[in-house]
Amino acid sequence: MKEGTPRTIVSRRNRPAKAALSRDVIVAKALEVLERDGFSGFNLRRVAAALDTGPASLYVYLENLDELQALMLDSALAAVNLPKGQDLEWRSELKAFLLSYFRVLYERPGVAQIALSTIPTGPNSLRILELLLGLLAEGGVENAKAAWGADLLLLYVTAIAAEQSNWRAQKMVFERVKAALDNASKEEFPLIAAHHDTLISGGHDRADWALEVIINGMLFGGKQP
Amino acid sequence: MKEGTPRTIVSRRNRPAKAALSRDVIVAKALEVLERDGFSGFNLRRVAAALDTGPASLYVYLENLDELQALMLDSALAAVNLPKGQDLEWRSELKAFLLSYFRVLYERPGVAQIALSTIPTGPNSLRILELLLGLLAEGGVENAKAAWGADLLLLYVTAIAAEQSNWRAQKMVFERVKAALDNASKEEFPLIAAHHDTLISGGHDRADWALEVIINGMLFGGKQP
DNA sequence: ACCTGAACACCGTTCAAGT
DNA sequence: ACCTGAACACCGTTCAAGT
Repeated sequence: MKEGTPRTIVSRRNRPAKAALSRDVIVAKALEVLERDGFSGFNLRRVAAALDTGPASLYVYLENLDELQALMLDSALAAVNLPKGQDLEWRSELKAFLLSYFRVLYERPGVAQIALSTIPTGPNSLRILELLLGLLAEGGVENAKAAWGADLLLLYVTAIAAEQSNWRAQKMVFERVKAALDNASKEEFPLIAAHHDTLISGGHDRADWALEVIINGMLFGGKQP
Repeated sequence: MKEGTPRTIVSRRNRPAKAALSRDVIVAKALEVLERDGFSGFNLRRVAAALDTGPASLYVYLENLDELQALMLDSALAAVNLPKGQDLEWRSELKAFLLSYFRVLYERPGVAQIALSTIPTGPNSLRILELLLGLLAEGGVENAKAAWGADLLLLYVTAIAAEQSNWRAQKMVFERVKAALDNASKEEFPLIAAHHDTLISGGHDRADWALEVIINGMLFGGKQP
């Protein structure tokens, strides 16, 4: 949660309307702007405008736009449901954990796209990675492979969330892909034609299936069954 | 480098030096610029400059920058080694195929990053998808899951190629990640500390292992083994 | 038809000057 | 210390005018 500098209760009178700037205030407002305008409509100047100031003001608190996006991502990841205890078996906990991670990225337009171009190193990201390593170890994933496995799971969930939220956000993109598959020669690409509907289907089931695939694959340690 | 106004040696006769523009010429030159300047240094104006013209000229042949990037990606994918025949077993062919796909994206700085933000619908992309569906069918992957599986494989290979080529291209990024892991509290994140070296290791072995994991997982149809 | 100079509407970032 | 107007050095894209 982190509480920044405690509310300084400057209170009414003077002009309390203009909230004092701080990293936390900027990050929170930036996430609002991202949610409202989407990834393609997001930029520093709009964040500044939403804060009723000029873009130059933000550089007192931020190194650059990259740092802001990293802070936004970590802040958004606070919403991920962490595995609570030992109630469930490790496998169910792992899946629920990752699906929550998927949902957080998928449901907020733009956050998934930021995640794709930002390697997260904030406290919430570290907590997620640590818990993931623990669950894999509990599941008996070979020690040396647990690190690669955790990375594989996060990378894939991030990528599919970005792809699918992008399709939802930009219906034009989806229509173009669909049209390209429709127009593909059915003689030259018979399998694409046969799998047409499945290829462009998406949503929750697909992410769920993919997680099963990766988890099962890891349990065999990357060797042939 | 940039050489200001080019020495105007208009040379022999008319001025045949200035190669006639075309989509192919633009795409080829754009890939050169991408290779030379990297993804972050790539833009339309530099492509135009490399073609010795102004940016407006390109709009005779291109809808916009997105279309150029889609064409660049498909052009780069021509270098992927397609599975030749029935010499090898399907599994070896599948892995060699995907590793070639990985290498093409990984070895060209920037191409992998373009691939992440561009859904490929060009002829080379379609050919790759078609062949992939065929190999999975040959391997006995359940019909309805082959489409999702092909997409899963391509998505993951693309994502890991983009991540790793980005680390190589921007050592600063890598150093920052390494520093973040180093500085993480060893009491709060003991597993991250224990897996430190493996987490930041990369390269070929990692992609190879990940492919084994996904292929093995798919053979179980996403059900518990 | 193709090409292009010039302009438009933006960006992120810096800097000098204010408080 | 914080804030800000103004400017800088870019972008992608459009448009009118040329050939």
